[in-house]
Amino acid sequence: MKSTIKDVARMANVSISTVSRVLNNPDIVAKDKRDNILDAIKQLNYTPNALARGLIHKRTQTLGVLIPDISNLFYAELIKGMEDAAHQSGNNLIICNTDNNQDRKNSSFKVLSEKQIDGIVLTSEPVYPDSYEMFKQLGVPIVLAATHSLEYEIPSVKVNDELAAFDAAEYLIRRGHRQIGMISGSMLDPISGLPRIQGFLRALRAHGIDLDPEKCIEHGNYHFNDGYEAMKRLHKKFPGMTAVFATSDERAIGCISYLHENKIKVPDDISVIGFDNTRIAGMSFPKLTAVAQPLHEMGQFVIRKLDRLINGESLEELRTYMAHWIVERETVCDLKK
Amino acid sequence: MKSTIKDVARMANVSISTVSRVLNNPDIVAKDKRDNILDAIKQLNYTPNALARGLIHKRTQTLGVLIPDISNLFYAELIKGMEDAAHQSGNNLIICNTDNNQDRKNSSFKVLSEKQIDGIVLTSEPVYPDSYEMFKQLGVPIVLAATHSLEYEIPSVKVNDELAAFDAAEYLIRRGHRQIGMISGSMLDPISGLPRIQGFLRALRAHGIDLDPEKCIEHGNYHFNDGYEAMKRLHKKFPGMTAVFATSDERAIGCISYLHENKIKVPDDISVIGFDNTRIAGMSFPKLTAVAQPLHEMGQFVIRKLDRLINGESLEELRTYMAHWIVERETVCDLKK
DNA sequence: CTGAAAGCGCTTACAG
DNA sequence: CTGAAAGCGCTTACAG
Repeated sequence: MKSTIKDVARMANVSISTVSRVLNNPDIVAKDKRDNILDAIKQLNYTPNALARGLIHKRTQTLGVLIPDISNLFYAELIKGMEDAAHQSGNNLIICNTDNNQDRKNSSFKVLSEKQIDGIVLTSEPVYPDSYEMFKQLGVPIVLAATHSLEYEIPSVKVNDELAAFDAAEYLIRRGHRQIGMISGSMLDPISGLPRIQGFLRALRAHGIDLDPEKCIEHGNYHFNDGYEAMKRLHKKFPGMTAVFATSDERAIGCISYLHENKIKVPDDISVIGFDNTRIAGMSFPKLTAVAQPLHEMGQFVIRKLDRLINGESLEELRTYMAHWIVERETVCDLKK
Repeated sequence: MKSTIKDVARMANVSISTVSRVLNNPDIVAKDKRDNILDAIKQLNYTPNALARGLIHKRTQTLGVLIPDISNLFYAELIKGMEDAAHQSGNNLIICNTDNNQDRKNSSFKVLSEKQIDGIVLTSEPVYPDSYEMFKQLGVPIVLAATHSLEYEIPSVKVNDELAAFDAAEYLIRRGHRQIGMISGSMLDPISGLPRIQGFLRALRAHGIDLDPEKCIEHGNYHFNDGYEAMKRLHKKFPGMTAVFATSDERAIGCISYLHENKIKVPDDISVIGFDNTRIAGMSFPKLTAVAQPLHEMGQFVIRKLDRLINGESLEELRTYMAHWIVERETVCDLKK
């Protein structure tokens, strides 16, 4: 059985108040008693019960994290950053995989609320009015990771997706490409779908490239296969293409796989640029050039922001947009005339 | 502010005992009161405080998981399985990233103990005598994932590494290869190092292949770069090699990367087989043939086993060895004479 | 400097 | 069927 503060008090011949004091404010108790108590603690292998403490302090040092899919490298790297920062600030993370399933999301919210977590981080999803209601009822600080809300005043940390896409497209253009395709998420996705498409199209316009969005953009999900299939469709409808911007690393690698299979050389025939720069970007063949998001840092920043909120400190900024950059590897080359 | 059982009792004009009853044993309270209480609960958006409950029941429905590196796909997929099973059994997971750092491991143990988790899962590491002492002091059930202990009676779930390596090697041999190299972890790693080497060598012996371990085995860490570097060394010291067994997918892909760079064709010049069959195996070029571990199922099984232990149920078996298999893709071919 | 008491939000015998 | 009381393991004024 786990020993309690009573056991320690008994062994050290003091009241539990005194034991509690050496735990929380040691200097205030007489040295001899303190030493006895410390001794008893050691002997009994006593460790304070965080439930009892939490009940009193209304603080559990536990944070909830809602994630669509932990087995996705993007989230795995993000979580790693969160874990590191949480550990530094003495917090633990309860990670709830939601599988993008509303029921599971609701039940996670409920349990996290019951467990009296001090704060919560939501990833990727847009904030709809009804989720906003849930947040308010939770009654704890919340911060958004890899998403944001323009309608509500919710702290967030992400990259500027429109700009990142703009930069990716412009990078290709600077390398001489004009017939540029895009493999993107859904237009209906207001976070990482539409903004990236807008950034892409803005870059084309800025450089006087007149391409029909219907022709140069294909949509698909985030995974390898989605990239593969999207590239198949794109290649059919846009044969003149010399470069393609795929808005996730996996998609980009799926797209390269299609090109390999069809004996189309990367980057000689078609250049490819990805998005995220997760670890797999460095493992593909050829190695993927990609727009990088600082995933680990984003994760850390999110937790620091949340911690500040929990401690009642103010935020320097509500919505943080972290810098992205381009990691040049081997899948983009200058367009040969 | 969050409402408590008192608020509900006040609003419904009953004692808190009665409120507690409708929460835990609704049939026992009179219908009219019950309805009133249910109403009050809804209106106040009341949700019971799990800390208070945990204090009484000595059960938190929270499990601790110690993981060396969540950003590693192997663990990410394993955790996904754990999360799914935990959700099914009404548990939450507190995941502690240990970075293979002893201090961080110790502090995680301490916090998990304070938070009164109901059970804990340890991944990958061998169980040393002093860690065993820590386990006992924790006083909660523990199960090992992707590792096991032959010295101690600790439940575990993993694959049979020796046999899996044997099968991998034999698979290559059946395809006509005899000059087979291995890229392995350390001999000093009793879990996924030595046993795999033993399995590999046993297969060679079984088929009358006489190869000097010093010559055909190279060691390195788990990552892409380690695989790359190990392959460089291996290729130098074992030029006749026609196939190589790399004991992680990342290593295998790093090794393929080295071969690409040196214009050595995979699989025509050298066949490669990996280990784990994480999602990246299907994304490499060529697609990686690999020994598969049922990571998701392992994760689920670990949690189910832990849950059973927590509920005082008995286990059918202490050490579970799950079946592995080989996923044939594109990196192994028959040896041409 | 230290102890007794109240209280955090619940559950569960014990009476009635 | 229901309420008052004790108790889970702590912390924190309040006295002394």
